[in-house]
Amino acid sequence: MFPATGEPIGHPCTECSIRRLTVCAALDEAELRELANLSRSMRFSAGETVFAQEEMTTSFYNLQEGVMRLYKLLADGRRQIIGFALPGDFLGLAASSRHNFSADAIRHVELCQFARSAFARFSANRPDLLRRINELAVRELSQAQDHMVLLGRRSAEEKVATFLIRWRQRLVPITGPSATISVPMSRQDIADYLGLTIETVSRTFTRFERDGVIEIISSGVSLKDPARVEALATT
Amino acid sequence: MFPATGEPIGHPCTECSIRRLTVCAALDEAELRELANLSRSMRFSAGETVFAQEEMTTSFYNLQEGVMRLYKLLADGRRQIIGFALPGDFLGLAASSRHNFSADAIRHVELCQFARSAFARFSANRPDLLRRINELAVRELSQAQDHMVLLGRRSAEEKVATFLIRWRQRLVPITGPSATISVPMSRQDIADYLGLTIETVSRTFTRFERDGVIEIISSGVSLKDPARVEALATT
DNA sequence: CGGTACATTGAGAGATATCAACAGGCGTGG
DNA sequence: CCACGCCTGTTGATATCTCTCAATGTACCG
Repeated sequence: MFPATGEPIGHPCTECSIRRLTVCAALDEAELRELANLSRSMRFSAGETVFAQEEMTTSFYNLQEGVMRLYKLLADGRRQIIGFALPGDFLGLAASSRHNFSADAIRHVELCQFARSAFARFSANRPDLLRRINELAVRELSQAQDHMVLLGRRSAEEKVATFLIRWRQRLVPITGPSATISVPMSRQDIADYLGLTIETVSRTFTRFERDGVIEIISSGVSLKDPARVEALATT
Repeated sequence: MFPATGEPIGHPCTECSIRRLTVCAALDEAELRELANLSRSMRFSAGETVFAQEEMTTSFYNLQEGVMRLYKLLADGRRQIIGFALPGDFLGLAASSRHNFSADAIRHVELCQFARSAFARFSANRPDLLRRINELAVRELSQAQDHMVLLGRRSAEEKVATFLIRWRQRLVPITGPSATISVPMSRQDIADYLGLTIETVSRTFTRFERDGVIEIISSGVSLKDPARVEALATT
């Protein structure tokens, strides 16, 4: 039933460094120990798929480490990335018994896996945990709504600038504030996230660099003029 | 505290015809009676705003009757409609203490209003209700994800066809299945929902009609060739 | 050193936006 | 009851942004 890569988690949940970011923030120490018994640690390397659209939802996951892309494919191969997952994100919520989207590791990833039924039993009479899951789901929904505005009503330039600003913001709880942003996803991933083509994304990055608002560095971007980027995002 | 239009609800919740669609489906009769004491009935006429982006979230709402548009505005007036609400929908979930979006009545609307704090107290120790809210939030999220694909990766023609198919599907629980679809929202609303301009929406409707796949009727559309519309939506 | 995947750059095409005019329905008021 | 004005929707002509197609450049890895 469990993938071959499953193994008992390497450290107690009470030691988990990102616990406060996760669904587990709602649990006390005794509950954490109980939950630890239901979970396994899993690792995936860059490019591997953790679960795919239309697959049965057998598990929930807490992302511990790494970055994932969450995406939907159309029959003809067009892809829309609906979000990127970072440590602390809870994956596997679905409206039906099948996944609504696929999830790949962008770089090496570590996850806590919970069997769906066991987790459901565990959460059944824990209103605090249910409220916490709710909170995370509503936060996701809110991000999705912001992204709809971006996709439907913003120009390419605004899309890229907004992406940079929001991505930087999302990294703050993980890596702290910084003008240098790690951008682990490819140009194609960014394009599929923003509803653009890879060429338009590339051109826009280049233009921003030529205008002196960013500097493109290996695997990331440095904001030379954060205020200008914010202005481009707000317009 | 309550808006002037508030009034005790006119019928007992146990008689509510759309209860099974709402958050209340998780409650038994005693709970329904208790909840009824926390709620007020509100009415709004076409064009009125029930709550606006950035306003404090003081209430939750169950939509009883009518259709609403949920939207976000950019500073320069561009608008993205993030969804339409139908009877049974639960409104007011927010990631912060302020609304993420605005909500207008498209036509005459009736709502059950609950004060946020009273509802929170009521739900606090009711895992069934919390799970039900979760279920509705996850369903919303799933719809939002589908809509992101539409906004980011579909052509104008696909967008309009997909809109018709999905809107018809959403009306099924309310009005039953039919090839004639009530379209209470304006062309501008549809455009702002699909990330298009009103002219493009109008032209696409006209083209569909000229091609014999739909017929435009007053306040709605009749699908003359539903299979063709589905094909246009799927492509 | 060569291959492969990813990214950049350029030229041209095309889908949708923009700008503008017109039509139809509906309520209001003369 | 009819005329007018307003609002919404439709249609046309043109502009423009982004896509498409193609070539080139670059970094990493065997």
